[in-house]
Amino acid sequence: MSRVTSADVARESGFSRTTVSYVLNDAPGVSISEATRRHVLETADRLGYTPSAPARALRSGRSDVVLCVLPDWTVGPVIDTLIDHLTTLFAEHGLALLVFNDRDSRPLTELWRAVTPRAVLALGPLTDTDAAAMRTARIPVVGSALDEDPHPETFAVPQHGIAELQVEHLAARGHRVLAYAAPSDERLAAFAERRLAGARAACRRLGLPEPRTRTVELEIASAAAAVRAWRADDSVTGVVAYNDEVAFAVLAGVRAEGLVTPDDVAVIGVDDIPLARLASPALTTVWQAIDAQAEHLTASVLAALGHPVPPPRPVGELFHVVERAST
Amino acid sequence: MSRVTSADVARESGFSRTTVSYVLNDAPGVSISEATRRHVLETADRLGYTPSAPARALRSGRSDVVLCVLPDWTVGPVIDTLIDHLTTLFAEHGLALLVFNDRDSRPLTELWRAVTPRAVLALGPLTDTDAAAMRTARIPVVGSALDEDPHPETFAVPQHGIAELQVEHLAARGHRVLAYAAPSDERLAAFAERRLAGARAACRRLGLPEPRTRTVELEIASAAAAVRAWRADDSVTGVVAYNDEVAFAVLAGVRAEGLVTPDDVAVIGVDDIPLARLASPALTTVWQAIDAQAEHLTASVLAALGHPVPPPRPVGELFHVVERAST
DNA sequence: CTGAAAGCGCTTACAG
DNA sequence: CTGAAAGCGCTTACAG
Repeated sequence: MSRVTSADVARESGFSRTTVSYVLNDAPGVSISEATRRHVLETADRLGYTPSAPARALRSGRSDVVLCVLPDWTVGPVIDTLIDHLTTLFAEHGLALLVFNDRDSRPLTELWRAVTPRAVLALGPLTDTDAAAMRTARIPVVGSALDEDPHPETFAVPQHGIAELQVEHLAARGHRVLAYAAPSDERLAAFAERRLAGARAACRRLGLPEPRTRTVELEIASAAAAVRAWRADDSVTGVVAYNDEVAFAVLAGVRAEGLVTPDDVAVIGVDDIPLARLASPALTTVWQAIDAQAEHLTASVLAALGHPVPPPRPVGELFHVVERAST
Repeated sequence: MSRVTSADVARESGFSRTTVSYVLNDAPGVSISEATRRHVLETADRLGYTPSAPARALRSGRSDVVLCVLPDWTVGPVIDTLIDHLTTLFAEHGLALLVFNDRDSRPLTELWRAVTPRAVLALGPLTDTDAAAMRTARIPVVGSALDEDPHPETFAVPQHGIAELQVEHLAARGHRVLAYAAPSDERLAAFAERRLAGARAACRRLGLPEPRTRTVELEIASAAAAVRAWRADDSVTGVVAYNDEVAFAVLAGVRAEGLVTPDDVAVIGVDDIPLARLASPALTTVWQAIDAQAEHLTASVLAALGHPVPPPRPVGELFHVVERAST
């Protein structure tokens, strides 16, 4: 009672394995009589035939899986949404997106060897070893949205642009002395750095003093301390938060200090998570066009695979401020 | 310049493919001279040899991948944590966990056929078709934590127990008239139902009136309307929220109605998401032992694969209340 | 300790 | 339109 193979279908239907294969794969350039086709299909169905993926992969030298390697960061709702979009988009091209959470504990190498993906979409940095090994195995690797020097076809979200938007928003509201609330999670450092750089640049451009930067943990005490310091030393009135979670902490810190948002301290986040509108007060934040990001990422991978990809529609708006009560 | 095969290693090292294979796989019960072993290994390394997973899978009839099918629910931080634990645990057994976001749009069938996983861990319900097909393909499927009638070895989180804990907590605080804030997301309905049933049972047991149930969207207006109705019709003083997100909405609704938490309305959530402690006021919630859940799920899969699994350590505490200011 | 050979399931030139 | 055959890369009895 072992697995049903195409040979079984051939035997059972009375045709050759060649014919069966032609029918099953809708082989181009081969004409099969309708009766034959139907008979084969019916037999395959009746037998419960399932093609063997490994055999197929061995034969063709390729699988239909795109491996998405998730870096070690806290996976937030934004990434979830991104993956969702990616899965759908790849599916439209007959490719299945598989997600792997990269952690130090387990070697990525073994995994992608076991899966032999058609391509790898690395949303975070890869080990040099892994990258080299993939190159050797001739698996196209499309870099993260963080790459400083992306392949020409890779799409990178301009992290600095996000922070610039935040600064501009606060400046337009009349805030002159700004603070930057950085995340404490080291895994976010790479992103935070780039965003902070964007904030700095925007301040410079707008003639504002350098933003006061402090790491804010997701705890009231930490946030309160930061708020206290910002107010005492520099009379900060606007806080640019790394993301909505950090912004929530800052809001809590402001409250804890007996201050009021936005009157005493305005706060702006990034991501527009579902809870943002439920914050007290409702959180102003930067919305990101995740779908567009997904589209470009997908296009990059397809291009790397040599698919004829229609040029992705112009990027257009990648993010914009969602104004709420916190600024 | 195609791929390096074990045959290449054999040719290059001057040994037979058999010997090479023995060395490369540390074949048990075969002794190879140290010199030979070293030479083969060195050659493989020098050539950059990578075993072909499809060939291996075809040969052995099995892959080293466990496919985790994520249902259509909003993936929250809790699931992320769970997957993280699962990935690590499976890795310890030489299995790679791959996550697939199930969506209506794309057939699961094609995917697991392409991956030929050793086992499937379905965190949500599967189509009958898929389930049947997997059975035919002899891929063990371990059911979700939601199964009403799980396999004996499957571990199910008692959803109702979570709500019971919530009700007990509020009752202990003197609340008599409780409300249940259900999520609006239909994909959560299955969970919500079970939790609501638990809340009902607990109320009955404690001699409290049936909890007033309302669906609360993640918007202030919706939550405010619910709070208004609860207060007006039934003078509800305690709200059991489906999860922390819904609890955030209720908190916002209470504020919007000019009421105060916990004096006018107490609120308790589920999950203890990072933002819970940053709510205004800090949210009382139910913490879940995700690691224990992951352990049991992993053990279920390994058992289904016939691995000699040590009996999982006793479940112990699966969840407990984290007391904060909202109750 | 090592080699020659079979076979996992599939697809695809190559002949009919 | 269909069949016999080769070969993708690997592992493992089976003989030496």
